[in-house]
Amino acid sequence: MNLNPHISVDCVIFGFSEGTLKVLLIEREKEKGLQVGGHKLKLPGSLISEQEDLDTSAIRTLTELTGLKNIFLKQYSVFGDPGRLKPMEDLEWLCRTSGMKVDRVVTVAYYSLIKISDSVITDKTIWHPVDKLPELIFDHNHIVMEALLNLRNEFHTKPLCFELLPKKFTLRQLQDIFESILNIKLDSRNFRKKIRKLDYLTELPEKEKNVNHKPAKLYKFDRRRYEKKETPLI
Amino acid sequence: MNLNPHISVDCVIFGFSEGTLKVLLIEREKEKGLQVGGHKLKLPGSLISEQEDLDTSAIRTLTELTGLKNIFLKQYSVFGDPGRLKPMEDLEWLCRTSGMKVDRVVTVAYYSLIKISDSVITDKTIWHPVDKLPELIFDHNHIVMEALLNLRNEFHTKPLCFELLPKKFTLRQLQDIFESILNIKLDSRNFRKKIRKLDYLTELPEKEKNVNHKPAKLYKFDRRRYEKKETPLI
DNA sequence: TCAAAAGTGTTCTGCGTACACCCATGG
DNA sequence: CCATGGGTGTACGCAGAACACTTTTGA
Repeated sequence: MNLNPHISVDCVIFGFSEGTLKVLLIEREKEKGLQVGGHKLKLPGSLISEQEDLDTSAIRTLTELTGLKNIFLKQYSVFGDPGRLKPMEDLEWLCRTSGMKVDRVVTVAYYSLIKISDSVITDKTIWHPVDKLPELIFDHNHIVMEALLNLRNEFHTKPLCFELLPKKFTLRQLQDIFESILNIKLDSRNFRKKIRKLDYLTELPEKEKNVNHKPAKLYKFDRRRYEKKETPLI
Repeated sequence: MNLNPHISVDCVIFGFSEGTLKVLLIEREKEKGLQVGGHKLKLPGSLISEQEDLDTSAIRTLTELTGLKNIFLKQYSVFGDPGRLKPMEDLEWLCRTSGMKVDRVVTVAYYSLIKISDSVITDKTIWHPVDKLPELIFDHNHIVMEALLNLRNEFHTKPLCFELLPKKFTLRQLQDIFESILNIKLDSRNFRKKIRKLDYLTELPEKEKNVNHKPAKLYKFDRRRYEKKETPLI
C-alpha cells in the first residue's frame, strides 16, 4: 500500500464508562536508544494511502490500530499548521515508523462516540478520561479539544446518547448520560415529561432486576420512528 | 513561492444582491488550441504554499484571485476523493497553470458571506446565483452545495446577516435577508417584536429618505454589545 | 423497617404564532 | 387623494423551569 506522506487522518473516539467521558488513545511504542518521548500517547491515525478516499482511510486506520469496526466517523476539521509536527522527537518517530521522509502533514480529523463495553479493542489502546489528558504527541491535545466542542454541539440534535446505552435502558441511565456529557444537571420530573412525548422511545414490558430499590422500567430506542422526524432531543 | 501539489484551498464566497444569494466564481482562462472546457467557471482557490498555514493560504489566495481583503473565512469541510480531479481536461488545465505534476489533491474548503456592493473585485470574477449554477470544474458544484448547507445552519446562530447590510439599515431590509437566505416567510409584527428585545440593535435618530411611502427608521448593529452575549438571532 | 432510587403533577413565566388596522410620505 | 410600505397590540397555546412527596424493592 502506497502512503501519501502529505496527508493524514486522525480519529478521536469518545467512549463512556463509570460516568465519565473518555478518549481512545494509543501507546506509541517505546523505542530503545531514544530517551525522549518514549511513552507518549497518540490518537489512532496515520498517513492516508494513495488510492483511498479520506473517509475510507480513516475507517481502515481505526480498525487496524484499535480493532474497532463499523464505526461511523464524522469529519469535523483539518489541522494544517506547518509547525504542527513538533516536538522534533515526535517527528523523528513518525519518519522512522512510516519509513518515509515526512516534512509537513495536513491532517483530517474525525470523531465518533461509542459504547466502551461493546468494543473489542487491541491491547495497545487505552481509554483515558478527557478531562485530564497527559501531553499527547504533536497537536493531538488540541485535536481532542476541538472534537469535544463538536461532540457537545451534536449531542443536542442527534441521537448520539443511544450509542452509549445498552438496547434496553432506564430513563435514569439516559439522564445520567446527558448530565455528564453536557456537564449539566437536569430535573428528573421535567426530563421524564419531555421524554414521554418522544414517540420513538418505547416502554418495554420489563423492569430492572436485582436492584435494592424500586426497579425502573426499561425502554428502547426505535430508530425507525426516529428517522421520520429530525427533532432535537433535549 | 513553493507550492505544495497535494493540498489546495477553495473559497466559497456568498454575496447577496437583488434579493438573491450569489456565489463568486472565476472564469478559467480560455485556452487556445484546447477545445474542451474552454470557458468553465471555478471557485477561487489554489494549491497551498509550503510554509503557510491553511487559513492564511485561503485568505491570500482569495485576495490574489478576486481582490477581496479582510474577509473572515470559515473552514467547513475537506474534499479528498482520489477521483475528484475530473474530468481529464480540468486536470490538464491545472497541471499547465500550476506548472506542477499534479495527481491527487485534497482540498480544504472555506466559505464566507459578504456584501456585494462593498466588494472591490477583479474583472475575471463573476457573481452567479447559487440556485442555477452551471457545471463548474472538478467537484466545485458539490463544494458549493455543502457550503450552502453550512451557511444556512450558521445563519441562525451567528450575526451573519449584518455582513450583508449597510451600516444603517431598516428592519424591512433585515427581514428580507432572513426570508431569502433561509427561504422562509416571517410575520413582520412578530419579527419586529423579537428584534426590539435585542439590545445590540440600536435605533438611530434618522429615517429613510426619498421613498414614496412612510419612511422607515434606521438601525445599526452594535457589535460590542453583541459580543457579550451569544444569543441566537432568530 | 430502612435505605435508595423510581416515579409522578401543578403552577408560573416567557416565547412563538396568528391576525387587522392606521400612519407618513412622494407622486 | 392615492398608492405604497412602515409601524403597532392582543390573545392563545406550548414549552421550559421550579418544586416535594409516595412507591417499590433488597437487605
